[in-house]
Amino acid sequence: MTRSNEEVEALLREYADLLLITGGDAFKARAYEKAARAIGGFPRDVSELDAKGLREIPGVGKSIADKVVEYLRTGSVPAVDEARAAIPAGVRQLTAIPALGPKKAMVLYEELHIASIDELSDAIHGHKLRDLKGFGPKTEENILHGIALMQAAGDRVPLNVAMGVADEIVAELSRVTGCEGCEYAGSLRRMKETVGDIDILVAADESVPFMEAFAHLPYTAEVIARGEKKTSIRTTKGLQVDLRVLPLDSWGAGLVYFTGSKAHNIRIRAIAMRHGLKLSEYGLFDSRSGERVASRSEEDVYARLGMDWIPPTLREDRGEVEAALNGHLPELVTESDLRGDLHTHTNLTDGLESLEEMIAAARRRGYAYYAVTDHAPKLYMQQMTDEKILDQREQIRDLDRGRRGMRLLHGVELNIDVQGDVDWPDEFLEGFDLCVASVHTQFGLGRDEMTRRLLRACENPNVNIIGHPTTRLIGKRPGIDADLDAVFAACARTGTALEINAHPDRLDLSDENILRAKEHGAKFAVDSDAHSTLDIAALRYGVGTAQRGWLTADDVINTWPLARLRRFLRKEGHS
DNA sequence: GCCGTTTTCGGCCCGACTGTTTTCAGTCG
Repeated sequence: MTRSNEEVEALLREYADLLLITGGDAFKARAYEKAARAIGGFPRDVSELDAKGLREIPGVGKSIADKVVEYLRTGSVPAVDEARAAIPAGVRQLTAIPALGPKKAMVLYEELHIASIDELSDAIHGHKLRDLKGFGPKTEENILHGIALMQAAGDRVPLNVAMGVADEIVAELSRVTGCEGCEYAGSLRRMKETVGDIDILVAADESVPFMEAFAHLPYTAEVIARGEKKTSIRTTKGLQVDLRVLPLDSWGAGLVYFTGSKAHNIRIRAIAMRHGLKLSEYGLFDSRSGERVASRSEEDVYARLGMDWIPPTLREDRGEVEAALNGHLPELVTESDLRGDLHTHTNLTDGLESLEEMIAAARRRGYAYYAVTDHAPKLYMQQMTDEKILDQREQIRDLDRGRRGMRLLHGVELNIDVQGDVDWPDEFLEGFDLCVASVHTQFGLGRDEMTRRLLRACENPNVNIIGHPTTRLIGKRPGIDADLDAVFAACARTGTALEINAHPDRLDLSDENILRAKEHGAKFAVDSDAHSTLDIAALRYGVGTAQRGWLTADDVINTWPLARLRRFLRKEGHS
């Protein structure tokens, strides 16, 4: 089943949005948002809790606890149903457009009866918004831009959403009698940042039981196609999932074929042809005799083509075929190479959990070191002060003292202002073990100014990592406009690492930017940017992205032993 | 609606930026 925490979170968020759209008490809406976030990041399954247990979650009081219990028991909450009845679902969708919030959405609905993105688009092109109070030409332009951005993302879903569904389906189908292998393939296996549909492969002699089980999964909303070799469903969340069952002796060939990418497959099929072979999802065959020469495992297939096995994250036809033919594939960084996390938050700022809880979770992962980097004062809403962060440092030093195993680092996530300066002067920054510095404001700055801004941050002797360097939000906000090559070169020169922020909405730097930055000789930090203990596990998406950027462990500073990391943080050997 | 070294009311994450106004509302981080 889908995780009930996520469903409850979605319900409470929806209610909060509806309250805001209808002009309800903003503080009440915020209370629901806060509770939604707390439940979404709560490390235990809320369906196991009663009202009393729920109220122990920070931000959840009597009213919300009762609603959650009601929802878990009956699947609906009267107050939410009433709000839904008052406002068409399309109106809430409008608020997902960047630059369009609840107030403007409500005006559009009340004045023009606009209740969908398509209707809004038509109204703008028909110049219907001009006469509305608070709307002008610039607003129209911003809304259209926001819509274009959303449509560019299309029906693709974030990597973590697809992974969650795929992991569950694989677990489910692996339990079916006769299963000799089950794995997800496609862009998900290649760890692309967004996924259009999910491909699942099963190895078995008899396909019927799998097709049957698949069509009756609890979150199957619709069976799109059903056959002997392939069945397609749509989940309740609208995601298409294809299942293919193949015999065990075609497993490797099937996995290669369905993992793709298309460009990669075209390249290796051409190589097969040159060897007098033919490659399909059923195997590698001799063109003349039709005899199957390899198919059982991916390694067999690649080996018969004279190539090393290529990790799925590299299969984009970006030179991996040549490298595999020459035996020059990189030894990619893996999740188990990571010795620590260098960008994390606690509830001192916008994290959900305490310092102790975050540290305990990190310790369970077996890290050698762990950095706490809460927000700095200029992200005003977090209300950080000198005193608060120095108190936190004392706590961290106390917790670190005399402990064996994981070491604690005290850091901060600074804000890079328009000039490229950060929150504190050098003498204060020197007290931190490391500083992450990120852009959180003024995303629309011109290219030259933006470049200067980032270069100045890189040249700050106390800045060690540029956090989420382009600040993009996948499907929501484009990255900033800057001369990234100049920034990457500056990072390499000054010993400033570029972050690969593993949050699935960011994955920033992206694979292509990583490839460019590596050319400049820059180093990287794969960080979770965790705001809860659950987020710490999102590191796998950062590692996937790093692999797609061809990174080895040596490229990633948080795979290094602490002593080497500390030398890097002191910028030894850099200008 | 939640919460309380100010406990049953009265605060609540604050400030900048943008585009629209002609003094400010809406949106965002």
